[in-house]
Amino acid sequence: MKYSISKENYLKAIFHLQNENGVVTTNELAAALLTKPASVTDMLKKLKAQRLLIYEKYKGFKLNNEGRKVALQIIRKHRLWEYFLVEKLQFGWDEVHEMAEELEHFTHKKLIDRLDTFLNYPKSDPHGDPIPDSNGKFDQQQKQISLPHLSLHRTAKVLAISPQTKEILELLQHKNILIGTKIEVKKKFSFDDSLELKVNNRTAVTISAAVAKSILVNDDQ
Amino acid sequence: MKYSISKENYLKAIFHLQNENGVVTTNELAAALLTKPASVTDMLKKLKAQRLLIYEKYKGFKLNNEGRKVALQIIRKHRLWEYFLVEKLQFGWDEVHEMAEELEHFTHKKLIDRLDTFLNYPKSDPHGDPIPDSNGKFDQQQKQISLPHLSLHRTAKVLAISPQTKEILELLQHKNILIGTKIEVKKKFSFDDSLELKVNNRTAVTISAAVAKSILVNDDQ
DNA sequence: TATTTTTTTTAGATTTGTCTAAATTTAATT
DNA sequence: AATTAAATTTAGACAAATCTAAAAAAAATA
Ligand SMILES: [Mn+2]
Ligand SMILES: [Mn+2]
Ligand SMILES: [Mn+2]
Ligand SMILES: [Mn+2]
Repeated sequence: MKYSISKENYLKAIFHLQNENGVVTTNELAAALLTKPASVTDMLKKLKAQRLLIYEKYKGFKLNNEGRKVALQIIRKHRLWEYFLVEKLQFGWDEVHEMAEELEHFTHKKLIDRLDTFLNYPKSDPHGDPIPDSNGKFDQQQKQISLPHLSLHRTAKVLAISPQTKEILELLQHKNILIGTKIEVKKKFSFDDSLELKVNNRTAVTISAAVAKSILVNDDQ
Repeated sequence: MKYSISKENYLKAIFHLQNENGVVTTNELAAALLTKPASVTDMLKKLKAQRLLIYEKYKGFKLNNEGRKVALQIIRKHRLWEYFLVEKLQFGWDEVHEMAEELEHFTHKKLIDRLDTFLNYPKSDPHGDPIPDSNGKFDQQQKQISLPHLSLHRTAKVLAISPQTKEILELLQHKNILIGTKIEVKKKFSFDDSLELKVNNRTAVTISAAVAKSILVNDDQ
């Protein structure tokens, strides 16, 4: 099956919204795709007719098995291209998302599998998000906690950033906080919940509560 | 400026047809794009309105400066991706054209320039066609002659294949004739104009007149 | 030159994805 | 429960790219 770029974007967005709640609403999806609720309703009908979606009028919607399968392949492509752009073309992890938004719609499965081989089957993308294999499966993720929940003086590794706005990624890039970076919380200031960190056992860095919440580290309790 | 995939395909096809004649006709272009003359006329009006094309009703058409510039960038992308697919992802030169047809429409100029750097600024694609630089210029090509015009017992290097149908490329792949391959003509049979070759100073290979005409080698008179 | 054939353009439809404005359904509040 | 507000869907329109059938122009040929 081949689906239009627009349909693929809808499927991927539904997949991501589902992960947080269970069922997705028209307004939510319209906001995520920067489009109008009426356009979403139009598309939902088409996706349902193509048997990619479970949807009853006014009841919300979610992907069925086939829709999930398609979404996972798009996510696989997105993340493999991001990895390629960072590892091979030397882009910063904060500049690759937009390019991957375009590349993820490329259709030749064989190319994607070869790219995977060329990159040596990476397990996660430059933002720490797992890369599904060609069957749509990915490894069990390590348990993650956000930085404000990490105990003082316990060293942990950055696994992911969420949400990943261009702005946060740019800031973290500047402070040398990357996926895989070792972080220890040295001090919590209750005044504004800002944190002072040791990054890679070296520099002392201060970050706001908002930034701290977006940094996910491993929870090795 | 950003142009639709469809418009880009029109511009590229016009560019290639121009190189043979000077002015392009509606039927020619329709045939090249596997579409109908009426559709071509529709698009010509749009391209003219966007100032990419010189076109008067019933008079044929050709690219103007701006159109040529756009076409050359698409060709640059096409050929760089082909090079990438062959050199890095280990595809055969006979399988990459279709994939490049899709990849050539990706828009981020910075990505293409980084890809160029990553590939070490290749001068020509896997089929021997020159790759324009980021300003749309390419090197002066070596003088080319087709194999039937090469003198007996003179060794020459394969520079290009033209035309490049999937079928010819597959056949040449099978006979180990690639860009850069050294060829010597051992014998010409006047009965059917078939040739017996020495390929890379080793095997004796026989090819038909039709195949020979499509192989272009350097003319070192 | 007159007639026929070929090429090109126009007219009118269709599909896909989008939009605004209005109608309908569901949810929240008095 | 009645009313108001919010969410969702429908109706009708539009732009892009395509098509078929018919008309118009150019080229070929008798
Ligand atoms: Mn991304
Ligand atoms: Mn990512
Ligand atoms: Mn090609
Ligand atoms: Mn090529």
